[in-house]
Amino acid sequence: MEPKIKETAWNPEIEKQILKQWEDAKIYEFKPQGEIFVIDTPPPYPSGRPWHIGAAAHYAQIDMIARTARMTGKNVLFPIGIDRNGLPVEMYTEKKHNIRMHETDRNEFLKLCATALDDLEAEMIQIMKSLGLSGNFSEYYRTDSEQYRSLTQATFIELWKKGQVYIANRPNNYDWVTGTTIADAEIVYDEIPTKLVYMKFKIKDSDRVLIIASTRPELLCACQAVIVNPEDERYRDVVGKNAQIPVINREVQIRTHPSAEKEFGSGAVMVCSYGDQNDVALFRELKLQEIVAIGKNGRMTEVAGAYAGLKVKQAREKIIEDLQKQNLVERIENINHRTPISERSKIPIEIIPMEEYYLKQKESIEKIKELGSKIVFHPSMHKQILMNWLESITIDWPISRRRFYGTEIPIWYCKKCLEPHVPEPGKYYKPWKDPSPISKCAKCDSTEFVGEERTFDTWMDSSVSPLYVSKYNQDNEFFKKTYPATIRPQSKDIVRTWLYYTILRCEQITGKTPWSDAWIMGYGVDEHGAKMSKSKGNVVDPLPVIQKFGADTFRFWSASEINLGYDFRCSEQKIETTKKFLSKLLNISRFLSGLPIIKEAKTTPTDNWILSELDKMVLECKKGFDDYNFFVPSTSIREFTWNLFAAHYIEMVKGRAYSGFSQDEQNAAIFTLHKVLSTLLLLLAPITPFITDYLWQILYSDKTIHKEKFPQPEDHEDWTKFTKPITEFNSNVWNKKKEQNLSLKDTIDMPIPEELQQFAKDLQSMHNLKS
RNA sequence: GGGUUCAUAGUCCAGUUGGUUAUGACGUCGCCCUUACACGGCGAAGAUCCAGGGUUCGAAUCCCUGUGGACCCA
Repeated sequence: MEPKIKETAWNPEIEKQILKQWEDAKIYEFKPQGEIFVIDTPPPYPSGRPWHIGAAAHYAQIDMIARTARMTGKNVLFPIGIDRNGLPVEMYTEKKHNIRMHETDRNEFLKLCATALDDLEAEMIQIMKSLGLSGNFSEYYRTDSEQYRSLTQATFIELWKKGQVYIANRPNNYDWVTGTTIADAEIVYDEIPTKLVYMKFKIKDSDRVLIIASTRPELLCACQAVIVNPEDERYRDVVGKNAQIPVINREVQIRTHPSAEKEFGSGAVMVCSYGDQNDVALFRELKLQEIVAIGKNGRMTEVAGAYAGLKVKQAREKIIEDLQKQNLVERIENINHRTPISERSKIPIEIIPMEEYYLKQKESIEKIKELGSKIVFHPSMHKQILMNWLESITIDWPISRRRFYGTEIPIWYCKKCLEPHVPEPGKYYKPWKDPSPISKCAKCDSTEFVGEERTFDTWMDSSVSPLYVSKYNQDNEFFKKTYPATIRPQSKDIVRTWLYYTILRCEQITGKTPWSDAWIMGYGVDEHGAKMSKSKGNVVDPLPVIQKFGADTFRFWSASEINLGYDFRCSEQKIETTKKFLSKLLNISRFLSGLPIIKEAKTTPTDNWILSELDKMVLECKKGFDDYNFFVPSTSIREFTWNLFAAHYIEMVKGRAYSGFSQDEQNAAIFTLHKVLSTLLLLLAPITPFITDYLWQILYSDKTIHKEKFPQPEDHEDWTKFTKPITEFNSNVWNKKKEQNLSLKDTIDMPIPEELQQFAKDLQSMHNLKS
């Protein structure tokens, strides 16, 4: 019989035809019936080119989750979304067009961002499709769509009405040149030469003088405490006393705090609002009253007295002069100081108290701990990231941002009494340009309103993704069936943000956990283990790799390289060598495609041996699939296929399958060969969906493999104790032939060990042993 | 400074509740076209299981201390 498969190597071009077949037949369509499995797919963010190869590997694995669930008979909702809100696209757009957001017309700027996102998004969608993702592309969602943003706003309005939102005045990073609060992500650090001034503080009721070193003497007027390390012997006797601030002549208490380093400067530190983030933490911890010394214009405020109105730098120079005149300076050192700089304006940022909106979270923490403890984490060790984070939350969540490309905060203020009003939920509101939907102020009856200009922190959008995919507030029937979702796949660096915020928001709105399982993946690093970054130039573009080697190769590499939860290395060479396994699989199938299909047979000892090894492997794979850890099935399948099935079993029964044995014996071999191969194909189907479907349809069915179910272990008698003797005997024969310079087909005289007598006929035929 | 995590051949990785000779792959080096496959087969070399201590009849595995790396938070 001629083999039905002609080619001897896997050709990734075939994937395109298979992809088309799947699309035409809509085989992955979700039906909200039976057992339902919902994936809260992470919507990727198009932040620049190229997309990260680690992300592509990540999505390949999420698809394996979907396919695994289908192979166990579930109806799978696998939405595809794109996250389009937030800072990165704004920065990308500013750079691309060489403009500044706050100096550009808002409508105009939003248009430019949307265009940039469209381009980047198209590439990501192309990659996801070519990877064979079985998600719902026909209605993929965007977090900046009218529908999505109206959900973000509606959930905010709901929480507002429940009293979960409040306004507070707290320190923020501020860039006074561009006039905006900035996120930590926009801060860069630079070593800037500056003066470290050693100032003399008189101590009350003592003749000692305390020396305090600071790079920010202009903040003396905002000083509210002096701290020393509790273990610092030098200052033990002055703790609790008051120190007099030089020039300003106000008194503050000397206290202890472990953050004062004995070795830095004199060991005593002044705490001012706000020199740096440590000051912010100290003010909060020591409950100090803040003094706002720097205004939003970047100049000193009235509290600075003689220095009011001066720019920070000028005030610093002037106060140093004054300190020196009054002999209050011990000495001045010129140092390089690591200074936080605004990435865009390149000036040092200031920390200034600003009014922002906050969402309450502190009071939900106990509830979230309880929900979190019920969520099954894969791998379980990463639950700790969430639990530790819950322990360390100290303030509520600041949710307002002075940005453009985000969901608008749906609030209008009464022009007269400034009372904030929220509109009815259900629509998408743009208060910065829309007319007010509120007709009369609830407080003063005024009819004039002004819209809020700020947007939400992007996590406000992302954190309702499970509600969005379950059609919360849109389709109640659907929502009931699909919420809570089954699984949240995501990477481990955003457990504290995306995972946590999602539990918080969904709990606040539905009272339930958003999913029963969380699946946490590590990062893709380069082949030397270093993080990929554009500045290092070690970023690998996934698209050409996928085009060159094919999706299945890429997917099998992803499965066999990534141990769930750990970082993984991305090297093209490793991906390339993975391809060989697919060719091996193809060639095994090629051999079997020349043999008839036998449905039933009386198996021989050799067949029983491989079938019991197969059972063992099926069980092993099941463990991996149950935990959505594809490293386990992919490596055990590869080892079984290559090192046992192909190397030993096929060689042993090849002769029997061709001829020279009884009909029963021949049938048993052919039956077993097909049994093993078909099982392998089914197990591999979620990992390498293309080649398995291709081979399945040539060999076993006119229907797709992706409607089949996983094979189960068949409880064969355990013959695995023969594995070692068999492989060792084979090895011995091969070695002996090599020693004697014989070809493998030459005849040789080797005794078969007693324990292997029941395999004698196959072994004899395999090695051409003299009987 | 706090936390998470890792450390096994030149490289990557496995090692389930402690139990013979530590798994597999890549790479290297030899030999071989053998009626599925040279994108293959067979073979060889290559490991103080990070260091020190402890528990044990027995430790890569459990405990302690230390060192080094990665990441997160401050």
